[in-house]
Amino acid sequence: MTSEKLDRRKKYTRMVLKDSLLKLLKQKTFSSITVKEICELADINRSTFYAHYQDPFQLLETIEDEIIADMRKYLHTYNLQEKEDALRMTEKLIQYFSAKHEELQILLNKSGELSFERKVRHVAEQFMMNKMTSEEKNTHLPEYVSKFIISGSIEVLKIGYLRDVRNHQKKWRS
Amino acid sequence: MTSEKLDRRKKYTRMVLKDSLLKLLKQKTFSSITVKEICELADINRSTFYAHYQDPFQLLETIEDEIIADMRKYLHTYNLQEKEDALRMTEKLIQYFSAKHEELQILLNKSGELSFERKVRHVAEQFMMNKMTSEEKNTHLPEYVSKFIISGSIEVLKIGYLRDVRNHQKKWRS
DNA sequence: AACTGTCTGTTGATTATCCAACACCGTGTT
DNA sequence: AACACGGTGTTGGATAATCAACAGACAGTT
Repeated sequence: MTSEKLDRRKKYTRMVLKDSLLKLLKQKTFSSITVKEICELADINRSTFYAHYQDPFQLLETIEDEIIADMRKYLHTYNLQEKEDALRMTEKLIQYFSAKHEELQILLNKSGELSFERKVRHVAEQFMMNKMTSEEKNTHLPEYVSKFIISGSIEVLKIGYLRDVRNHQKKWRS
Repeated sequence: MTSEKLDRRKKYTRMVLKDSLLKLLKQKTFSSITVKEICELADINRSTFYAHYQDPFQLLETIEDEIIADMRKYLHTYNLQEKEDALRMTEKLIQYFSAKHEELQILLNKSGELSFERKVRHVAEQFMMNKMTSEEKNTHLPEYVSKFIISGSIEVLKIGYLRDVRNHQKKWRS
């Protein structure tokens, strides 16, 4: 942990730049987005952009990395409990997807680059497989189940219906 | 017009400070609000506050003055048309109240100080009386009517139902 | 009365952002 | 080919905001 001491100004600048890029990604393809555009939307001077990021791609990478780190952290807190069953783990996973559906949906859909999707799948899989007993691991069944659940969640998330899923969640649990 | 050249940073700082004060006024009385509190909510250094305003009261005054100026400007554009009838003028007035109901409601209700309310009434009255013919003015009737309408609007606004009024506006016009 | 904690108003040194300007490049126009 | 246009990446000086620190005022505790 290189403890970056973050000035309020830096924090604000980076935040609005990230927000701007995400907003723009809703509307147009990544490669069509210009530095100038990002800065105008963020109301930040263009030279300030270059003080933080080399180019839009590096900004995008930063956003992705932060989401991955956040996801890892979130899931890790629930990893501590011993031997949760698959259903509860799935629930946690979907809760996270649901909470961050706005960003995740955008990032997963910016077709072309699917490295982000790979990373998400990887973290999710680690989480699901983590607490299996070694005997369970010998049968490859849990692996298939994990992959199945994760793929399903991600594809649904991409389409954008996950919010509805969350809304109906209570009903299902009865 | 002392043409204030406004740096983006100044604009942002002042904006968040104003927003913060308004948010706090929703929750507590003006005199119980501290500079520190405003700055923490705005995420602005306290010393920066003093670079812009002497104290919370001056900040409040600024907010009020800007609303008054904005209101005057808005109504002025509709003042240009000749001889609009009272009904249409009233409509414009209420439209403005409705558009700004969030701020207006807060500012009008911070009981104690009613100087702001006086200013609002004054601007509104000017607007209503402005286009009366001199014969009309001789009878004091329009004066009473204006006062009546304005008082009514303001009181309704204070209670917070004006949004509902706007929502039902279309029905009334039929 | 001494003590504690909190807000105040101000300061000086440091850092971040702004702005305007620049040369460069690629694309499209005439 | 010459040209205008718009985005790029970079610079230097001006300006604004940050942070940390300070002494003073005040209210509540012990």
